[in-house]
Amino acid sequence: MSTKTDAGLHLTETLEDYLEIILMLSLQMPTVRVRDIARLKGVRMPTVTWALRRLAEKQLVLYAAREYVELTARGGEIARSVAGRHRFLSAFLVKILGVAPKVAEKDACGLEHHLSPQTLDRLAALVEYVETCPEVQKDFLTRFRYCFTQPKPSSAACRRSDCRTDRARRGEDPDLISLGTLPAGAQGTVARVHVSVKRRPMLIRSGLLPGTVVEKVSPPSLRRPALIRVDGQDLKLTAAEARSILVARIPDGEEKTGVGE
Amino acid sequence: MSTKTDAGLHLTETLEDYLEIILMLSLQMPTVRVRDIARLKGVRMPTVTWALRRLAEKQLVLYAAREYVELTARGGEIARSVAGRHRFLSAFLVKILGVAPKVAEKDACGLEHHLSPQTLDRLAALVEYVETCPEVQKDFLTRFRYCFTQPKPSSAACRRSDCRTDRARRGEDPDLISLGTLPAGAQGTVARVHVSVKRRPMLIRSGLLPGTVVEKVSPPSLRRPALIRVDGQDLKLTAAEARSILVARIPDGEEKTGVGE
DNA sequence: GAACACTGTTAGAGCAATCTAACAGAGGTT
DNA sequence: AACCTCTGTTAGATTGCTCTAACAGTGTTC
Repeated sequence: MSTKTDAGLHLTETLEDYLEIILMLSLQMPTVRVRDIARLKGVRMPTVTWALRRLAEKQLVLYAAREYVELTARGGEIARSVAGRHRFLSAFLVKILGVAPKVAEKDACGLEHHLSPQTLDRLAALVEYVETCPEVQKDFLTRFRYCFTQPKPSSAACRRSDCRTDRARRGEDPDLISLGTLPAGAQGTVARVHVSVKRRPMLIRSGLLPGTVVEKVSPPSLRRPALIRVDGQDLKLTAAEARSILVARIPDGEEKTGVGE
Repeated sequence: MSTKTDAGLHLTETLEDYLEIILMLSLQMPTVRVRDIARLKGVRMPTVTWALRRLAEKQLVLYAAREYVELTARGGEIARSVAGRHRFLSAFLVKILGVAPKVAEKDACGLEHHLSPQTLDRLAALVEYVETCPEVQKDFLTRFRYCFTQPKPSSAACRRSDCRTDRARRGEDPDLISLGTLPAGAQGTVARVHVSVKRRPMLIRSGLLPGTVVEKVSPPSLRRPALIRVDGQDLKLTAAEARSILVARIPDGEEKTGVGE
């Protein structure tokens, strides 16, 4: 069904948004009015008029000036698919990742237009997996929250725990070492940023994401911070921070630039 | 550092892309040329000239007509942050979700501009968690791949397995029932779309994502498909499909529309 | 040193999406 | 009936990003 008319249909993000909004309104009220669309989208009415004419041209809505708006079959299909992605993403962010609902809502708006069907499928699979498979489900999320919501990383519980992060911090993991003990000149890929919940976002934003290739430039000395090279630029870390960041060491002679070809 | 100049700096996605590209090129070659930027971005040279002037105005690149391009400190900071998000996202999609590298690369381009710092932090935390915590790590990803890469959902292994999905299909889970046995008129939220890998994306795209509220309209009969209402529209499912979709039943009297307020 | 090839800029156009200002119906008040 | 308010449209301007066409340097080659 609906194979022929799809041909030259390149829908912009904006127009997809309008479709989604029209669907949501049509489920909430008997008739969809320009006023409401404008309010929900945060634009002025003439902008909505403009959008409706574009959508009508593409046969996605039934629209005649001063009449009520209705989605066509094809328009409804697209709208439902966008709305579904939105709802799913928002739920994923809140329920799995633990993002604040308001932030999640906003992010979902931005992300929903950029997920390929394959990625969406795999992400849905992940959610199904953690929610229905017993061997992970029993405390997957609980543990996740526990590990990443503690204000202080090195609580007593961690100190004697069997968690790989904690073993690594005690020097017991052969593959993972802290940035503090990585020798100058050596490289590693970030595995765990084990600092306080407050500091995390700052470091994350400077590029210390899992998988990032970093190079130890110089160790922290008496009152000088450690220098770490990330993406060709030096970053300063306190001794405590360096100790709390775990990396998988890359053997010398396999240096990477951190940028794909 | 860099607090004052940020004030009125609203960088568009496009300009962020240019910064990222300039960074990547500057790590690969001694001097960055307009030609290369244009090729990598897939646009014509005059477009690059235009972008460079915008970026120079905002003090993010050093650029004089016909000279080589260089990132300023601030420009480099932004570029590294975007590139970091990109690399991380792409790795997440490929290594955790198992998305095809080419698709992941493309999706990462679209997603990288829409992640709030909080979401990025939480997503990074998830990756750190599944990669460094032993109780999940030992076969979290292996099992995930196993459950969601089997061409046929009801393999022999599944039939006697302890997986919640399989127990539910055998009617042994009190909270999860299949769409096949959900009575007409009742509602549920999708928990698991347990069909072949090939069919999944199709159903996912029609809105059968985990968490979606569905209503059973009519059961499948002799040669008529089951009717399921999703987002206010009816969807047809074969009897086999209906049996393979598991939902958490919503008690009557708590009906939901599937759309947020 | 004249011709050619390559890189990059200027000029001018076009599309998507937004805005403001002004106008046009439709309904209810007085 | 005249007026007011609310909703929606038309007209015209603006911004961001892209294009093509034409022009301008900078070498290389014969």
